Amino acid sequence: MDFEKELEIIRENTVDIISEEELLQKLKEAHSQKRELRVKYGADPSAPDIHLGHTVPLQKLRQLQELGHKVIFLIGDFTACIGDPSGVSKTRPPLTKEDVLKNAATYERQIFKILDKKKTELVLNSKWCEGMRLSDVVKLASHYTVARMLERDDFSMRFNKKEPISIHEFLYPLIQGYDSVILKADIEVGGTDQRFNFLLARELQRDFGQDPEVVILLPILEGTDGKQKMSKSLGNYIGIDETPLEIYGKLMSIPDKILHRYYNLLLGIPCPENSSPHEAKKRLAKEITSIYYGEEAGRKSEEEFHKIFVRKELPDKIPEVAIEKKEIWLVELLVEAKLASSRREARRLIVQGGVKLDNKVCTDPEAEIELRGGMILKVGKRRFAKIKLGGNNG
RNA sequence: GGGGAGAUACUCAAGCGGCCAACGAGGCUUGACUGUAAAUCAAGUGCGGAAUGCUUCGGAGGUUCGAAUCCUCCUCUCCCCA
Repeated sequence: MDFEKELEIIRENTVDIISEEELLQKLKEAHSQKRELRVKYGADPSAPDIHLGHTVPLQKLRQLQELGHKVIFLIGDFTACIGDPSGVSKTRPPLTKEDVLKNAATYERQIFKILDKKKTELVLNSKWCEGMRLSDVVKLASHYTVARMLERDDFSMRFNKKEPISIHEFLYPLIQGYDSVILKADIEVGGTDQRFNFLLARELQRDFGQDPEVVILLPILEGTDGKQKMSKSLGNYIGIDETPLEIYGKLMSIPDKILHRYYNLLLGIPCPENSSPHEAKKRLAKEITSIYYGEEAGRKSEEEFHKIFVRKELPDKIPEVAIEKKEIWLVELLVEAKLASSRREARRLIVQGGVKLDNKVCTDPEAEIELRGGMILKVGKRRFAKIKLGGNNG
């Protein structure tokens, strides 16, 4: 294998590699010693839904696996058990052991849609973190200074804005770095927001007498709002575990501006220049849906989407709702069908013209409805329910 | 340890005794329009079969005919000094 060529492949889509010389060196070394490089990737177990933003680094990992290297998929369960990691100032309820294990299983199911199971090792950092003594922690903390900690962007920003930073938050980058030491990572892959943490890991490894890991930084994908990074807490994410139609639909809803980003980062190809944004978006949505659910599902989702939103017809599957009464107040019906969370909201939807019964708009909030089995209730553009008379749901 | 500032709905942020279910912005929902769950524009955004109704402005008490607004204590945060 030509090392330059290997480097070329690894370089695709990256923002930065620290450093290419070191990487080249490692590739050569690994080859001559006939060993695989250990590629670390850290995941936060408190949000177990893998979304398209994660798939950018995951695809890079897959590539590295194809080049013969081994991925160490680290689940930061220890850090999550303590609570709030960096970022938002809200204290998140710490996860229990069971939550962590459940989330880890969820991860496992999802990541192997992309990664090669045979070349992946799943590890939890509680394994070595839990047994650390206070003296170990103090020693670890002595490797770094407050001033250097405050170099980190989000720390300095919060500090300047006079927002609280707890002492334990300073420990997270240290623990992350220590993970690299324990795992003897050769390479670490992550988004550009991890730059600081990764650099710290390199320093720690040096202090512990190891070769520092090579850092591969990848771009951060914007969410469906087209502005902020894709994340679960911002609600602008597309999970790879969501239904095909949902993935397809959410992709259709991204702003035109970021189409090229999605093409480059998710499909690895440039956005077609000569087709209309609509056509380009359709292709993007279909191809990405196909990656996770197969071509058949991609095609079906496209059809379904156009059926519902362009031709405004009914979807294939509509959830059934059993209603006891024969005659019912419309407001109550919406609440019963779980299409509105309160009667007040139901009333609002009706008045605003967002409620259709058998394709007829109902604007009278006082209306009493005589129910028939199979009636179709529609709220907004994409929430449907089919009425079933009497009995239990099912 | 001393002194000062602050905590308001999903988020940011006004209000500082009645006109406050609480300005405004973002988000979200709905509608119009559209190639789209895009952009733009408009409306809505605590609960209640609706009543001068009920529950809300960090928590607990108190003053008052009346409190998000005043007082006391508590919890948490930020700043300055040591």
